[in-house]
Amino acid sequence: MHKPKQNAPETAIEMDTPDRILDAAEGLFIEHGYAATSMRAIANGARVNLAATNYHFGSKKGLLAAVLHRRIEPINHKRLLLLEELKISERQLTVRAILEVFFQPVAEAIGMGMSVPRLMGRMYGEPESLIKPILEAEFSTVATAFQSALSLAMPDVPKEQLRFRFHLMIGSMIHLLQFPTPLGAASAPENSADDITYLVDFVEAGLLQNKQGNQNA
Amino acid sequence: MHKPKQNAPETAIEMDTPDRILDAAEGLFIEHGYAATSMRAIANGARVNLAATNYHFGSKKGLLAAVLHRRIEPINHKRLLLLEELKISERQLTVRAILEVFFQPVAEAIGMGMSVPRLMGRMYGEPESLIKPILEAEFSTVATAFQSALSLAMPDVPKEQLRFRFHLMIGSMIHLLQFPTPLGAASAPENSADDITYLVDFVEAGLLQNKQGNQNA
DNA sequence: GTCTATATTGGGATAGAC
DNA sequence: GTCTATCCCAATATAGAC
Repeated sequence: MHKPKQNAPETAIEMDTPDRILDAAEGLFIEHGYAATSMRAIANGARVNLAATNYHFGSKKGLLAAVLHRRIEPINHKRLLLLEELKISERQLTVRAILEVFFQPVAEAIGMGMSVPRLMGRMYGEPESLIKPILEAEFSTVATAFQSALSLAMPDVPKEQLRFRFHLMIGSMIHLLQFPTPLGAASAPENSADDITYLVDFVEAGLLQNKQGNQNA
Repeated sequence: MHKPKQNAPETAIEMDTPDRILDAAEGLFIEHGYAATSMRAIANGARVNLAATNYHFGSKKGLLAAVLHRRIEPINHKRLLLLEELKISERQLTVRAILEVFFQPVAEAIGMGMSVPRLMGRMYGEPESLIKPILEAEFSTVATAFQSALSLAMPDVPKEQLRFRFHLMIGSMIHLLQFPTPLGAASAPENSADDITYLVDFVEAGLLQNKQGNQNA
């Protein structure tokens, strides 16, 4: 890479204008949401002129898509890589192993103090009309690949039911990313990598669960 | 003096102005989120004058709080009632029984075609600064009561760990309410009461799960 | 309690100089 | 590519007639 990637908006070293805009937009979108964030506030935070935001990204929606893509794409790319590695390895294709592959890039991002987890958590709360096309484009490949892999590891669970449980799994993850600390809890408002381990424990049990009501979906 | 008839989400009969405003606001908040919904659109949808919205609810935030309280309070009231009934009954205080009590009012609301599930799903995605005070006020009693009950049913799980799993459970529920159908799935964009049963199956397994990594939180 | 009209502020986007 | 200045529109909220 020819230029250092910056994840903290507060960093003082010089960046080019588009990156500064992306960082500022990201921070404000996380904090206030999309609709409540003005292009003026973004330009302000990036210390660029208001017109520069439209010059570089065309529109507010274009800026949002760029913000999301910059963060999500590397994570999903890594997920697919790790899944391929797992498949061609000698390791058994267990649910646990697949889940660890799925969540490992997220845990890594949290460990590095990156903002992508909170960004994803926040964005899932935006109105569907705005965000669903973007998320679908970003995640459809990954969702398909991991549901197929899980289906191999859980051949007895109907595909529809598996898709449903996968959906609930994503919900646990998103909620944890958006609210790192439970309501009324004491600790720091940050995700820890340990939390991801507990999350994997939780969703593994949920995925593997075998109640009588579940064989038809 | 016939007033024009009103198409309301929950009721077809004539309603007074505040209720019409609440219904219109609710629908628009669900669809577009809080910030993206204007008081003008609400007044329009309720077929009342713009000034009436501020006359009856003071401000946009006041209107939001009223919208949420109207829907959440009856559900949480019923949850606490059912939990008390369960405790004084002869039935065993199992995790399953507690979860069924917790989710039963939600399933009922879904079965009646009410909009509260989608409203709750949407609202959890709003910026914390806006929504967290409201949600904390609405849910703290219920969260405490059910975590205590669950703790009795799962005495071996540390309280902190239980709180964490409860948090993940809420995440699954909220995500399901917000996105009734998984990404890429075919069926109708509606929650079904059956979905709640599958949700209970999923979170019951997640709560009861007993991995080695979980005894310290 | 309901209306019209408006005060006031801020939004996204762009034109055009440099 | 970056600025200033501005267009045009929409927002929340309120004043004051009825």
